[in-house]
Amino acid sequence: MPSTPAIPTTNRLVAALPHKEREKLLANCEQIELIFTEVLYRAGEKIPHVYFPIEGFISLIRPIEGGENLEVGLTGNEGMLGITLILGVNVSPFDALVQGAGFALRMTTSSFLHELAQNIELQRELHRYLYISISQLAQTAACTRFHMVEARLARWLLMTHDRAHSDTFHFTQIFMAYMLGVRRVGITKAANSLQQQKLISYHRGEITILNRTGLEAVSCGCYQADQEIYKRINISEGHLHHAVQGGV
Amino acid sequence: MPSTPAIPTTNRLVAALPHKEREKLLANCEQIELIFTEVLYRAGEKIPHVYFPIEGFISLIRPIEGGENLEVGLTGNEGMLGITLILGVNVSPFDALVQGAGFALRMTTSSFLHELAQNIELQRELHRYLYISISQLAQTAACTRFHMVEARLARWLLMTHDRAHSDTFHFTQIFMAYMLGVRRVGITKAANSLQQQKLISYHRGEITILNRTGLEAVSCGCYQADQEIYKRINISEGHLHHAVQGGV
DNA sequence: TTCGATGCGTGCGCCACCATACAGACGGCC
DNA sequence: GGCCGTCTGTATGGTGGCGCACGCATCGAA
Repeated sequence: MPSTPAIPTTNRLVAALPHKEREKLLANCEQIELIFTEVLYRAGEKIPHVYFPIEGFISLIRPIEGGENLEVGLTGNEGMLGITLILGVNVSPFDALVQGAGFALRMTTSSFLHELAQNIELQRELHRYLYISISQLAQTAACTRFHMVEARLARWLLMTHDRAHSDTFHFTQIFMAYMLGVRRVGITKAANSLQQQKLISYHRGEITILNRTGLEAVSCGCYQADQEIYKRINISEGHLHHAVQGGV
Repeated sequence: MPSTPAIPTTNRLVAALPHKEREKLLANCEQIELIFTEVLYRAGEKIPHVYFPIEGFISLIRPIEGGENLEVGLTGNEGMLGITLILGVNVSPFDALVQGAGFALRMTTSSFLHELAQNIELQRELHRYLYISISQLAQTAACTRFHMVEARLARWLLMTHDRAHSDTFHFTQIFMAYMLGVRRVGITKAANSLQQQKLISYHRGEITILNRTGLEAVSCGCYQADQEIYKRINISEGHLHHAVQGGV
């Protein structure tokens, strides 16, 4: 039942660029390692680099008054960290925390902005990606409000699975509790339930996805909704093909 | 104690444009009425017009599986409805519901996009506004997860007050319950508490803000956090002044 | 004035989750 | 093997909010 996704060798946003644009972008990137638990951004502080993850993934976390934190997004090789820079504001709205080790392409903010201004294809890609991020953020907000811990955990595992490119990954319960904004005990119960349903197995932080389809069934439907956002904006009439940016 | 904000005569995004750009924009707008409870967008459907509210305000609502809905944003004369169009995707991620009657400048999507492509100043304004919207969306997500109904209600009343430009407005408890994603009874209790603290008064839907400062004190701090987002990106180093859009 | 519609308050049982605490299980390390 | 730190399971009491139901007050229309 478990599928073993291929380990990615590149970032999908970068890969989708036409050859020439891609080469120009890559010329300004360096490949760096993403180290588990590393903090790349702090909310309210400047963004020194942007990242295009190749392997590994990064949590976007919103800290609020009272010391509480909530994960509001997840960036893997389908996306880019620092996307809000395309809006011309060099302040991160989130903490960014490496949650799955790997590596990424990294670029300084200034060379990213310079490249962006010249590269219409890149603008178009990143606009779409930001749109998807916004939509998923709203979805997550509502899901977090209304759905049970078990369903939310299932969704989170699926999203993580998509970005981990492996059926096994390492998270302690206390870490997942932090991400979902619940107590550890809540995770214990939910994870236990998922294990008894043979959807996952875990042991001292080593989590294995046993049955993706089953997980999708117990997840709240917000996972499927996320998927549909992708599909929806790929229909030709949804995505406006004329350049809306760029001063003609 | 109650302050009576001046009734606005214009939209602030539009007003902030240089004279020439503003005139060009206005030439493509028509002024229309915003009717209470009118639905301007449906999530997942195309955006026919954009709106620059002058008076009145609009809720952005995310519907999710199971028939539940959550307000994730609020647009008044400080903003624009349809902002995600600047990302080149003509699909609304939210329902948009008129919550305070008034009027707005309206523009068709196509003439908006045409205008946007030619108007660098407008791009810059709207980028900043989208950045703020994203940041507030994340704030709302975390606030909704962690804070009590009374604090959230106080915050919501403050945000509404900012956009209503009046100390009195009309909302039934059941309506506010819908917005905050709680039962009506939860609003009854919270509103009662606020009334006993002499922060608001209400009677059959007529709500009056009696003590703004007091409301800010019982609100969760997320309101202040929202305000600081505005301040933060207005510092010169936070906002990148070179055009990051537009092919040089 | 009567009546229905609307808005508001309360009561009760229930449940998911919180806060805290403790104990067992496992693994790495010396 | 023995120790300790980490990870996981459980237990207990408490609470905020849910679901439902009922009753009352107010308002406007007939």
